[in-house]
Amino acid sequence: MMDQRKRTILQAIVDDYISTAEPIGSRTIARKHDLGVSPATIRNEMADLELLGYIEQLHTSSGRIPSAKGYRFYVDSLLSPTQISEKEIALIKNWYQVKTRHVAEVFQETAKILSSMTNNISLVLAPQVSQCSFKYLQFLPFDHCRALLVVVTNTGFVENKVIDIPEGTSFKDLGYIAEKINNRLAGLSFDKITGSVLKEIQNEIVVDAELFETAMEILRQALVTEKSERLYLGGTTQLLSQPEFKNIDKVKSFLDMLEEEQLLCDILQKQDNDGVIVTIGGENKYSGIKDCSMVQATYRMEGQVVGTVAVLGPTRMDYGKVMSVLEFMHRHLGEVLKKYKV
Amino acid sequence: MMDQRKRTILQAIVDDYISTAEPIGSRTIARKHDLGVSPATIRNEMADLELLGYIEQLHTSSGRIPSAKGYRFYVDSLLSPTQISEKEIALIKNWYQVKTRHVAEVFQETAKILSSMTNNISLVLAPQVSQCSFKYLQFLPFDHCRALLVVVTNTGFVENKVIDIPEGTSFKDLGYIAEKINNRLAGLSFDKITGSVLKEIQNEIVVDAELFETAMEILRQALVTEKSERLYLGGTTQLLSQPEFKNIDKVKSFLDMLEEEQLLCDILQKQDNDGVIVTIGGENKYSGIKDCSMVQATYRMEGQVVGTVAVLGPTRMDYGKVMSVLEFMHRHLGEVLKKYKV
DNA sequence: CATTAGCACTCGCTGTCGGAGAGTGCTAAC
DNA sequence: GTTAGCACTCTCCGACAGCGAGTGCTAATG
Repeated sequence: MMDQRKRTILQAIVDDYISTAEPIGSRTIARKHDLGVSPATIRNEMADLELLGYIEQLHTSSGRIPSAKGYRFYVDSLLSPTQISEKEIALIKNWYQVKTRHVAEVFQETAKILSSMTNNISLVLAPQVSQCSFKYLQFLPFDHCRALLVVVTNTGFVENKVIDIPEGTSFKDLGYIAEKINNRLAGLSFDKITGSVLKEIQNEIVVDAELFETAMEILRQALVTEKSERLYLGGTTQLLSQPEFKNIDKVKSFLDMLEEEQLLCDILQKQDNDGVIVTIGGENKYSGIKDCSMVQATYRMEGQVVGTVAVLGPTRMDYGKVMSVLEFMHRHLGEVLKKYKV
Repeated sequence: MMDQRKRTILQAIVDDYISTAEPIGSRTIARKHDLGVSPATIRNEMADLELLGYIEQLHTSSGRIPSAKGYRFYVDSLLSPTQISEKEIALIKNWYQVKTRHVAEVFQETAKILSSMTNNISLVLAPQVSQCSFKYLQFLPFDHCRALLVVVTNTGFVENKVIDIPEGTSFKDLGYIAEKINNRLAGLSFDKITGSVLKEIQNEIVVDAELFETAMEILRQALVTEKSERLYLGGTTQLLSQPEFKNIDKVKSFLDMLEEEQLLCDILQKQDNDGVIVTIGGENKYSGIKDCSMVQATYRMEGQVVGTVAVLGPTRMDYGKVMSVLEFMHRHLGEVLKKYKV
């Protein structure tokens, strides 16, 4: 059914459409790819491919464009896995070295790298809070009525905030509280830090209930923050360069969608298999991106999958390039993160 | 020359054009604003206004739109200063309270508030490094071969980074180095921290030259960072809602411009008078925004001007609203920042 | 003398029409 | 099975006409 020639023609159509965004005609294929057959023959094959559902026409007498099924076949059967070049790898590594100072920036820069290399929107999902554990907190001096509270997690996230301290609390008191909290919570994963554990500590501490309340409040806030800041976006302006988004209203509604973090987190598929997966057009469960494709990959820390990186764009995207870049991140991001891991 | 009726008509044209973005004809003015004269009379007045340069036509037989000079007159002579409502003030204050944990977020949120209230792009320039002074640095434990270095400035900026520490350096050594550095640098403004001062400290320290080098390197980096992160942008997607930016290429080139931080910093005028200033169309020195207007205001800390907030949009912007919001920030931002000031 | 009604004129916008161009499907010949 | 030829379809583009909004000018008016 799908003989070699059909495969070649389908590949030609997908490749061409990816790079030009224009429907492809039989003549164009005959001219660009030297198949040794005439346009008429190609037309016959194209009619078959259309019947099989791999390509479609926008209207009678237009050229053909790949259908979702066509892209799927292309990704599964026509694309040979490639790796990004040594040069690009060196570039990326250098980029990380120069641009990142704390772990949050690693995710931000990862998003930037992904979008600039693929000319598409990128999504980076940082490890979940429930997979981090508390390391320690510490008060640093600020002035007589305020202190700087620093909370550190085992993944290297550092959260700080200036807090008011109740009048009459000495710096020594703060140290005492910090010590108590650290003793009890160190190494505990954040989803284990519940009300009852906190109560326990509270009973141990005699100095100042109000201050303790404050500290706990900050800790809670730090957790919430980390939760909401889990998603990093990159390359939203790339949309504008793509003919699919010539219509400004489309751009607008798409950008509005990108503001809804929760939605985006949901869109990223729970993936069991540990590698790069591609979701094409209607395969996406959210209808807002039904004419888009998403390529996503997990990354690991210490052998365990902790987060996801993804690239989102029109179905007409350079799957080969995108997949190879994500494959690289899949393998290397954990290594970059190790630098910040405790 | 500019009698009362002309002023009323000009005001009607500007108000109308600001809200509809359509050229205004004499009939429309007669209908909407009850001037008690016929369209023909208004036409005569409009011909005068055009001669005087306050309004212009896109082509014969189109309605009139305000010229840059017209907007200028409107801002200087027709607009009565207004303040934002109590309700809005309460909203903003609450917003700051809920959303900001460290000083960097104050600037970020200020940009968001400005753009959402004015439906335009906002720029917030944080205080210059040269106007901050070093407060202290401190090493926090991380693991056996790394430490967390925290640098605090008197404006409440907290910079942290995980650094490798040379083998064999004890945590006590780190404390010693921190103490030496803090003793020498505390209170010094950053532009005073030069090579010679650092040399001085280096001579005092005997423990480990390499470690000291590292610490200094971090300090330098922290300074550089703060410099480049001085500018906060908000509401870039607001562009898309405005008819002036229906053309997608225009949007693109504008967004590209916004990426160039240095350029944006330059565009913000050095302003001597301490208040809200308006730059309209061609009055802007950079030609890339010659059909835009910018409203900017300074803000103070302890009586001294330390930074600028601004709103950037098409010349057809709601000057009244924008000016009142910036006027508010001019008066209140310093107060919000005080919370973080040492 | 300012104001206004009337009128001819201009110009952008919209819809229609026809021709050019790209591409197809079908048929008949190779 | 492959291909040349051909009729057909559909989009795109420029030309053209009619409509509507708006103007400037003129002459009449209170």
